[in-house]
Amino acid sequence: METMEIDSPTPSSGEETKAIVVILMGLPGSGKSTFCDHVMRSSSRPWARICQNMLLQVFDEMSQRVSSDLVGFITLLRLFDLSLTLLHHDTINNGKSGTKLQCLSSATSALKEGKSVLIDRCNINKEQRVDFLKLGGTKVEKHAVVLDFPAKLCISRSVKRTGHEGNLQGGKAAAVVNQMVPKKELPKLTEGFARITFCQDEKDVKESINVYGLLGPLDSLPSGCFGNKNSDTKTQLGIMKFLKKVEPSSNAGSEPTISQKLIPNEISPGKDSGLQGTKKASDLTGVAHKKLEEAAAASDNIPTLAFPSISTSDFQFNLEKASDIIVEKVEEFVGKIGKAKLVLVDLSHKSKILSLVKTKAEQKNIDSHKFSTFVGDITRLRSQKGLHCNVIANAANWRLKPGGSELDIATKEKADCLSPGNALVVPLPSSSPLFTREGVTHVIHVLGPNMNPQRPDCLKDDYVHGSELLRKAYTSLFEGFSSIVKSGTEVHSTNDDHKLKREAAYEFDMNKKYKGCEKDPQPGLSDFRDVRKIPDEKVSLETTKTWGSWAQALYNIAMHPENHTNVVLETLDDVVVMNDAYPKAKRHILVLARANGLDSIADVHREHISLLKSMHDVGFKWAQKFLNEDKSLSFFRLGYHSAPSMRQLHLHVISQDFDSGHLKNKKHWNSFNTPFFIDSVDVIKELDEVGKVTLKNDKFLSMELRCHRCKSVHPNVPRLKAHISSCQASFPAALLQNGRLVSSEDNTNFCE
DNA sequence: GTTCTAGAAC
DNA sequence: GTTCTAGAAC
Repeated sequence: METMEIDSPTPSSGEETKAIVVILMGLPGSGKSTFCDHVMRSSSRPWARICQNMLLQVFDEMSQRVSSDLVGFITLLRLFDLSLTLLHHDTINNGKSGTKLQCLSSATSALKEGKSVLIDRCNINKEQRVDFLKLGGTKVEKHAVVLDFPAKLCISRSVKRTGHEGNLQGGKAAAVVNQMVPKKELPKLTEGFARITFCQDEKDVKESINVYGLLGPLDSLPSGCFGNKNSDTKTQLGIMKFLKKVEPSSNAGSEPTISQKLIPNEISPGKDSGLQGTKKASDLTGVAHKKLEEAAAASDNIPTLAFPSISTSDFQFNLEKASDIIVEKVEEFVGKIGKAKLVLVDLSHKSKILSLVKTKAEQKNIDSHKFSTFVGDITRLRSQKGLHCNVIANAANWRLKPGGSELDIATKEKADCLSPGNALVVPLPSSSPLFTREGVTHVIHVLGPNMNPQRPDCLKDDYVHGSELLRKAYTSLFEGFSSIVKSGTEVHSTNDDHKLKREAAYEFDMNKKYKGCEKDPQPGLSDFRDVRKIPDEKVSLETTKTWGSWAQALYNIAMHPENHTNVVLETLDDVVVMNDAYPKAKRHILVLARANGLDSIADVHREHISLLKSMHDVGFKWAQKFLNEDKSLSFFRLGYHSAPSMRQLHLHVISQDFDSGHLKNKKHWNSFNTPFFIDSVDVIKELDEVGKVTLKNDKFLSMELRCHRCKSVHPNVPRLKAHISSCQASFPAALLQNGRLVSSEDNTNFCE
């Protein structure tokens, strides 16, 4: 162990030394112990590793919530059992294990001896970390190192380390990890950390080991957040893909990500400056702090959306009417977006729409801190006017000015298929000037209605329809912004993986299909969806076929059930019942609507409630019939796919065994076991209350594979299927409510 | 070598 | 929606 410099405080006066407490955070199997080992092995600084083994952590946690129910008790026993099998791993010779209290006391002693401390326990949420943040008082810096790997990976690692004795243990390791996943809560500077390092791949971990391993007894590290954080399991797949594609060069030069500065209280000076060698690190501390302060002062950390008035220029929407709608929608949304702000932007001081909106907003007493009007070029608000807006809206009928070309590259594919009233959120690549120069992290493309006879799809003077579409456009826009705000202004990787960007783009679209001002589609055209394409220069109409020829089968059956007696089970006036050609469970049937023009749930409105109720009743009746015939089926669900592959509105009635050779991939599973599947009862309720159905994004289709009963995560479809064949856990509470799950005892949820 | 995924074609 | 298949993962 190194001796202290002469001018340094003596080790016994622990509070005066530069000791730090590094709180590791990660699921079992994320590599916390390995991290500690490496740091301690290479460090000249005295370290103590405080390790609380899994067993006691689990008990600690369980004892914090007095769980009297049987399930809790059984889980406890299971975890206890597993913990014994993991014990050998997480307790090493010089690690100190015990209860959380013992950990705290060991850590306190170590600090008094002048040692820095590594807290090697999962520390998965704020509650678990809070006591460790008090260690050594305010003079001891607390750091967090987050080993943020997907649950799937941690499970497979845990399985391996316990694994040689067979699958059983692996399964239990999965149970423990799964138990923790929902509780995961990433650390924030506001909890009291001086520095947080997020690691998402081995390279990040290695860099972080170097940083701490090379930290001499008197060195300190810059404060702030380092590395990218992945807030949510939903992006894990994308991250995993991304990690595989990272070029060594692109990682070596990770740039400061401006978007990180947008996270309130979490200002990052960027990875590089944070991961310098030790000697430089201490020199840099002062500079880094200064930069941080500057950044904090310069950037208003409140998420802000700058948006132009939609449809009022080239599309000639009446300004009075438009301003009413803007104010109405702004008023509706200011209450829904927390601290975030909305700014209506126009180029000229003479802008009529700006003054109209301004006056009306004042009349309505809309909080001027949350909504304002602003004159400027929306693509240069920060560089020219010092107004920092992290999200800007692009009314999709006009081009973002020169410099917008880079935007086109990133967003073209998606923005091309916007229909009026809808919006598309596109995260910007970090290479984009809008990102680097203006600090814009997302662009939301939005298309409004056209009232200009010189432009395609003119609504003429139909302001009933026009106003409806303009309201919808603002709703889509603000909902898109709201989702960005809620996602915590996610930090996007600096990697220019367009596929990743494409996956990240999502559409705010309550009704994908646009039925324009033209007369109803001719029968021959009814096979096609009307999708307007917006080329770079001008708006033009282009009819794009989106239902492939293979997607017509249900439509044909609904129209002519008499020609398909081999699959049709029942034909009624308004519905046809048929066997699914590729059943994903022992029993899987479809109830088709016979109405022409109802392609999917997106086309359904309040007037279709009675049809949907009768579809539900017919489906329910068949489910009961199947349950009576075969008690082992136990449960059914009735619901719709948010974005079905096959045309013609159809209700799935499916037994919950999912025991079928046709269930082959992630999409199959997730289309029935994520919010992509909307229960029939919820559809009817929402239609009744709101008049439309909120569709779920198809990102759910690529989410990790979770058991529909116990919610455990599984690495691939075969493993998932093996698990569900024996999982007897009760269904999640939400499914047991409101008649979502139909069982043989249940004969009460007919729709009246 | 085998298993599994995911994208293209239909 | 499925099938086919390259190539990644194991």
